[in-house]
Amino acid sequence: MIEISSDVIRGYNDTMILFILRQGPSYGYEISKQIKQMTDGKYIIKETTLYSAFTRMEKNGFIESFPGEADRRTYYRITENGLSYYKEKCEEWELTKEVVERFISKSFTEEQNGYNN
Amino acid sequence: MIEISSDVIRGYNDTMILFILRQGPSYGYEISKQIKQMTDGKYIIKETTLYSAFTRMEKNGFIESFPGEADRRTYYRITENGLSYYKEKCEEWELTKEVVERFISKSFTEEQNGYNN
DNA sequence: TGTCGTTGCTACGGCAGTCGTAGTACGATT
DNA sequence: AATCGTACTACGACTGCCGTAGCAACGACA
Repeated sequence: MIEISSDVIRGYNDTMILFILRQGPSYGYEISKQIKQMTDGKYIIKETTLYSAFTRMEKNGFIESFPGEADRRTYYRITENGLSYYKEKCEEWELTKEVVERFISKSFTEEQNGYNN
Repeated sequence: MIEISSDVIRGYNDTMILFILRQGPSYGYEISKQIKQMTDGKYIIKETTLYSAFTRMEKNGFIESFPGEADRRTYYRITENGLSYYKEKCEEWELTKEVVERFISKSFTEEQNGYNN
């Protein structure tokens, strides 16, 4: 079973979180469930990774926290800076993808039948 | 100017090096030039990153070193284990790409004109 | 002959993000 | 009363990237 290496995802956890927060404020547990659901369980973000991302991004001004009104949760909303950052990461992703793909042999990927080498 | 984040590339430097070594033995400086050339200068691997990758991959049994016959260089060749590892990384990449893309808004990428939001 | 630029490499240490482990606390369920 | 799910926080280890520095051989150029 192939798993996603955390080295690759490193630096894109923030992007995933921001993607979800673009749809409206949310909190840790729900975001983690959404990531799991959106990836069909292929990627499950670790709790500590998630919460340390919150701290980092709040410090960087990408998100803002506020307490839930009817519950104990800490909610987060995306800021203008966070939106800009998200946008940059999207552009960066396209570039990165293009670059990495030049070093990937398509014959090894699942879509192929393996007859070409 | 958008640059490739080293966080994303982290863990794929090895893959890039192995891709080049699949074509035959090579050494540090030449590999770095090939990476630069293959990416049209979009990605330039740092010297220390490259040489520490050699050390790590040799320790892991993915590559083997041998001295050049007519020069002072240290050459590397890919091993069977290295080939397997490279293959795994290719498969992993496809999965990762698919996962990350679900969190990327296409409207922000360069191919688009920006009219859709 | 001296110096400069390129090649080819090693050593050291800092940094940042991920993640394992652990612990707390509350509410609902059994 | 105990267990499970929810909702966090704290701490510290680990890994890979990279800045800085240094060294040595070689060719070109003046």
